[in-house]
Amino acid sequence: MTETKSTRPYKKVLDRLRAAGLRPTRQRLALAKLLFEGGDRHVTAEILHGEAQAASIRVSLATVYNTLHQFTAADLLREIVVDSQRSYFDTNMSDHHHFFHEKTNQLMDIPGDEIVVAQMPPPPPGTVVKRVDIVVRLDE
Amino acid sequence: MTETKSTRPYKKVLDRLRAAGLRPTRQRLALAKLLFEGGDRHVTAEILHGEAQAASIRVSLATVYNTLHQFTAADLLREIVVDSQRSYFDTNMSDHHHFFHEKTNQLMDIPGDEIVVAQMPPPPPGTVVKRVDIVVRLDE
DNA sequence: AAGAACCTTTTAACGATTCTAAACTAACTT
DNA sequence: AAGTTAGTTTAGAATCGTTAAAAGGTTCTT
Repeated sequence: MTETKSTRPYKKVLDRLRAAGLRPTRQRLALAKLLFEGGDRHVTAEILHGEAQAASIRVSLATVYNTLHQFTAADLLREIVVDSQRSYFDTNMSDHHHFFHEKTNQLMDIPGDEIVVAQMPPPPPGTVVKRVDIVVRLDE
Repeated sequence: MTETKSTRPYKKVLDRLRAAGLRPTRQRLALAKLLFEGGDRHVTAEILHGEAQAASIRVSLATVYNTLHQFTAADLLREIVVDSQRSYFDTNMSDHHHFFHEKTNQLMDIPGDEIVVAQMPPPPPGTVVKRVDIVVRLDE
């Protein structure tokens, strides 16, 4: 049962990459493991790179950036815009929103069912709503 | 009536600066004029700097940045986070939200009364909601 | 008009991100 | 298994938006 985890530690993550059409390279596997086996996470490229180093995974920062973007394009991650100076990536792909504590740079998920948008204007002609992002900015 | 505009073109803007406790310098007056006399606007530092140049106002980019931040601190402007690589400033200080067209980098206001958030979770203990930002991302 | 406080400018620096070109590697072919 | 090829990674340089420091200029108060 947990056999899958111990005897084939990369199986799950490998399947995800294959399913996304991404070649399962050493570094993609390692980063995917860090990202997807720790529950819902919010990371910046710097943070993930730091974690990789800490885990003795040799990966360049450029590859971390590439990988985050490829994963995002493959719908394995979602980019969150809360800070105009830094990009955060979220492993939680379900419908949800965010609390953002500006002093501490902490991001927290708000489950989709805890925010209800009752009314919304139609998108301008010729456009389509891609996503609605709600950021509740916290203070104190 | 429109006399105010033609005979004392800086009167309105001057009063706003004074009210905010900002010295009405040449460049602040000029930038304020560009910002506040064109209806609701969304600008980046680059854009505003470009407009100033086009209007033959000699202002350095650093001053544009300083001014945008000072105006924001003085509640004459509001910073909007829609792009993790660029800061936008909004002259519309009323309660409202935004459409953001990612291909064209176009920002459009959504009046506050056109979006209704019916339900929202309480902020985590020890924090207070500073603002709720809703960005409707458009495509196509 | 003088002094003090404040503002603007230039230039250098910064952090985050992307680019480049070369080295590498996974996957396919034989 | 070796060779080929296309895709990937790398280090380092380059770029972008933004901020900082230092020097000089402006505005306000008197």
